[in-house]
Amino acid sequence: MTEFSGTTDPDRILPLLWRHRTARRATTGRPPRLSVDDVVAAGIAIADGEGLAAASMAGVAARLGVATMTLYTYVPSRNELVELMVDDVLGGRRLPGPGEERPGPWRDQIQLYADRTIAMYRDHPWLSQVSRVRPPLGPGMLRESEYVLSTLGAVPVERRNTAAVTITMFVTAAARQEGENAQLRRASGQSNDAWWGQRGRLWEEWFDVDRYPAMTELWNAGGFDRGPDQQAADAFAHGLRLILDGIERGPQSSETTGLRSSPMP
Amino acid sequence: MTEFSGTTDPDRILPLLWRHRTARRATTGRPPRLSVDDVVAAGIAIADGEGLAAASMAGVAARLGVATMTLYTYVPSRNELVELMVDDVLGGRRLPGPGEERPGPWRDQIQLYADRTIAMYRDHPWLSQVSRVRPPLGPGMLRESEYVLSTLGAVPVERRNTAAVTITMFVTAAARQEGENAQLRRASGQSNDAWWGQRGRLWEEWFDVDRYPAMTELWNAGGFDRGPDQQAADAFAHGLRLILDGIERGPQSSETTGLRSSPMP
DNA sequence: TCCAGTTATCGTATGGGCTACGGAAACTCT
DNA sequence: AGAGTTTCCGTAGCCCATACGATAACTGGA
Repeated sequence: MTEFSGTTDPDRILPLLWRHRTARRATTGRPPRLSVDDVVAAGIAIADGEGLAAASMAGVAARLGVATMTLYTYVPSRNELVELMVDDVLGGRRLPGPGEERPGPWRDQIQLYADRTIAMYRDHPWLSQVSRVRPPLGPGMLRESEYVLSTLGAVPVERRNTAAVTITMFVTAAARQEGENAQLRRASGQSNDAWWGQRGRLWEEWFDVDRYPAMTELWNAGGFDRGPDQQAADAFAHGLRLILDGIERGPQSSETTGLRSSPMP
Repeated sequence: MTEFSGTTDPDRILPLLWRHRTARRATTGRPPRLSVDDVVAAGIAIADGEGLAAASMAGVAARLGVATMTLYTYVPSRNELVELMVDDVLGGRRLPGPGEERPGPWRDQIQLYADRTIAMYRDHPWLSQVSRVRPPLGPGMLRESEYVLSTLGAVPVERRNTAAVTITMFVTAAARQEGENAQLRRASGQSNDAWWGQRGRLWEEWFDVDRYPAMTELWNAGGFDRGPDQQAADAFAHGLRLILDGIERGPQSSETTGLRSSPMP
């Protein structure tokens, strides 16, 4: 299930996200053994390998060879640690910034964003366990916003943000699913298809054909022959194309027909 | 963050989901004080009011006036309890089954699905904390699949499942966001807009205009004047319309142009 | 040299979570 | 009444985050 970073104090987390030295760099006092980056990197490494739950304060401290409570010198709480991990990984996509080389066509630029985002969730499946509303407002997160918006320069400015949010929402949803899949695959040692296969009894024992005619029809037509992973991949490619088509096309003259429903062809 | 129901034994959870009496109803032995439905209902009530974390085994037991360990007579573990809660709530949308009355136009039928799903996540925000890949294969879940598929009878059967999964993916993503919002609003006692407002210092202190030209341009054009909640609502309405338009239109003759990227109008 | 000031380190304790285990309680049937 | 069966639940073990306070390690100045 998903962890919710509880309330985090902006005055504490923002300087951390941007790695702002706490005013004057301390020249006095006992010198630190670690840095915030060390802690964040250790957290990511553990979460990547053993899951987010294993990246407990005790777990991270053990990997760094310090006592648990030592971490609280670097990070106010585990919530903040996770936020820092997330922003770090978001930035790890290295989406091209202004002036950096990128594909020419805007659709290819979006595809780059989608590909890297899905790869990110596949490499760091624990991301799916962290909510992304009220996200960490760090450099990694802002880089994403900037990149997606920068691909949409041809969209009229009054529609641009809606387009960006729509794309982000859809891509993120697909990527999170991919991450959840990777997560479950690893945690259960069982592929998605194996999981469904194990539940084959369902159809024989509890599935009532009369109660589910549409599913039955599709089943008989072979509509479920492609496994759930391929179905999800198909749906993502299809949906993204429809959204990009619609954005490219712009508002139709028959815009109001969206309210009246017409019979399908 | 999101909880992941770990591995659950299908031979245990499937009969529970479908409320299958364990073979002959026991006529001997000490009579039970509760039923599975009691436990599930108590879990949902607590999660609705105080969040999923509060629906711990101890919490649920306390509400029912029994000892913690008593619950394990009814439910194999907390994972299974959460799965049962989810399927129950999924079914609570009461999406029309075969033969039951429903709106005529297929787009209105989809809209009904979307509206009820978003309402469900708003009423039960903890749903957002439970992964929905490898979902509980109970009556609530199957009712959703059946309904969505049944609205798409006019789509050729070989494209029907892709369309259904695309719609479900998009609607679910939006609904989950809504749920996460409700969750955070309640947990932090702070609206989304207040949260962003509290982080206004970000823009003054760390936001570098040269590094984020596209965001800056949009900001100056008033593109962020609508708050994040409205932006999300706009994006959902817009995205769903584009997807339904695309499904209704079917594959275009110029289908391959989707591969070549054209400059935007 | 030594001490005050400052910062980092970390041991202990509290309070929460899930659940394995095994014994006690409550019922039916013989 | 006793055997069999099922439910109930107290205890204990092991995990988690983190508040608190003591101690260690360093700098700069007397």
